[in-house]
Amino acid sequence: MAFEPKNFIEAFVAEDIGPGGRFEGQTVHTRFPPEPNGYLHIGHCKALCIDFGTAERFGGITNLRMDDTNPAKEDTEYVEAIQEDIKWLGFTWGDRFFYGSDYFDKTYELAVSLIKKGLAYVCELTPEQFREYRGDTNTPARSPWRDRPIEENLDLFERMKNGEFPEGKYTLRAKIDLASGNFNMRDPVLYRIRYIEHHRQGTKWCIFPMYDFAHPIQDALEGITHSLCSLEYEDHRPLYDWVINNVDVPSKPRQIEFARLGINYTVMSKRKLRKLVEEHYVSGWDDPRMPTLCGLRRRGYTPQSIRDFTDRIGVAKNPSTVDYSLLESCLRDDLNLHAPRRMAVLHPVKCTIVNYPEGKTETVEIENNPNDENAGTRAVSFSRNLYIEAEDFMAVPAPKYKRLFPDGPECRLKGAYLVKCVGCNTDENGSVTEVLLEYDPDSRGGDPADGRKVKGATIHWVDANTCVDAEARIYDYLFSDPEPDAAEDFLTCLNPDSLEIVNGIKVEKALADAKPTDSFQFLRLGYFAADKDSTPEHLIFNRAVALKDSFKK
RNA sequence: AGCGGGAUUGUGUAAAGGUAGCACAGCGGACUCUGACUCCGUAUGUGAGGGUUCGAAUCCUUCUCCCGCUGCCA
Repeated sequence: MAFEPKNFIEAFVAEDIGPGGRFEGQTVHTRFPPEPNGYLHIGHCKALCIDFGTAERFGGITNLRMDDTNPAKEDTEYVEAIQEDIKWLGFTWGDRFFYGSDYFDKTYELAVSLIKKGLAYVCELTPEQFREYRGDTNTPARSPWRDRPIEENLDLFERMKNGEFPEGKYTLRAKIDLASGNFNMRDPVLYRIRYIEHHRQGTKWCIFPMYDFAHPIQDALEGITHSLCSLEYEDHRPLYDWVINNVDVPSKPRQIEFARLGINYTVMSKRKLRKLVEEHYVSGWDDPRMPTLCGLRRRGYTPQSIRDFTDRIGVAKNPSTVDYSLLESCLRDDLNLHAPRRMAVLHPVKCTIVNYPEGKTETVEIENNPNDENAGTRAVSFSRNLYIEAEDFMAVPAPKYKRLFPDGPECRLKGAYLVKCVGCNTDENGSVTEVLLEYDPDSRGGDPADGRKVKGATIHWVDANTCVDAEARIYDYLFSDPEPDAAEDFLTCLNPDSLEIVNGIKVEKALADAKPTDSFQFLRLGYFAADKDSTPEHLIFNRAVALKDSFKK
């Protein structure tokens, strides 16, 4: 059977390894090259899934490589976080874990070879002059040092490496084309001087290769066949190819670009996310409102849901902004299949079953997940005094309302009994303080003895005698503006209602066993994840996704 | 401005000259021990003009609009 490419990248790759292709018969080899200067977010996930996913589809392999050529921004803290997040998503790199900085010796050697070929030179323009000399669209750049003799270049470059010059004094530049319409080709800088301690190399180096020089070399050295990256590198492809073609490396990888991910109501810029963290607009990189993987994890997103998401958004070159609702839908799909069900009431209202014996307590068995017969059941205590969700009762019913109201339809208390509302008590302000129910003793387990049809809805409840008080943290979008990234100042788009803390919620006792990051589904309330801060006495929940429809008027 | 990309319904994404499909979102309904899920139904699309062709989202042409780059960042 023929291979069916899922997207244009797979089509290219298939062609490349096919008969007469650039990599005919070779194993597909990709790489995921995060810069360890921040936490991975959902946008990286797209690249991650494309890099690992494409290789997987062709039975190939993927390297994980820390792209750490700029010591100014990188830190070891991030290296571990990145690995942990990738593992969490379920991708493996075996022993193929690398640092770009591990190739500094080789990269230096190749730079020297370029000088020897007359294809690179040491330039002593100051950064200001450099900008000035760059020219514009009609004017070619000027570069007074490009004809420096090779011997002098070799000497200067070595002395740059030896730390004889201050930062910014010299750069190594490629000799390509000062008149190119593509400014990346106007003798781009290959090496710059930086006296900053590198997180892995320490002070061994004071010159560091630029991305444009280092990346193609790293790819080639690792035998990468397909170097997949986002659209903003399209302009750099000629330079990528130039490096590959002019330096002695064992292979010639192909760079293919795709559109990066945008999601509405979401900021994806690492710089901006860092600002949110550092200026305490959020509690940290793992704040549940953050689009980081660790944030999404705390918010209850499952690895499967995120991978499903990256699968469903597809791959193309059209700059796109995906609806957040698609991500939510992916989560719902996964949780609906796998998440255990529990009962909780966010806005409890007392509820008394008037014909149920006082002081009596019984236990009902309720299935943990109707979609999963292996999920088992749990025992939930039941008595005369319950709490139900305030919105499950209306003194005066709205049209089509099929929950509890005086003289309303028979409703089912989930897993317990059929009940009818016989009235309510109110306080002096007229708000409901207690809902009065009458139950049918012959309907234990929720099934009426005579098999009659239940007209009303199924109501969730907790036993007032055994339930646990908890606090709920309910997270909404961090931004109220669908496109905060487009705003002049994205902070003005922060949603003041993004975090709601609800005290005094009542949850069934079984929830006290919740482990951090466990995800649950709650009847009619939505999906929650147990937060990492949760304790049995003081549960905290994140609502990941509200159920799609609550009752509409 | 130059260089490089892009334009298919509200949002993404398919359709390599032959019925414009899928998913999410929307709307209407059925079902349900979650007003969820599921199921059924429904509206909305090829940026504009010209050309080639029996036939064009697809090929040619003119135009329009959008995005990225123009760091000693990646």
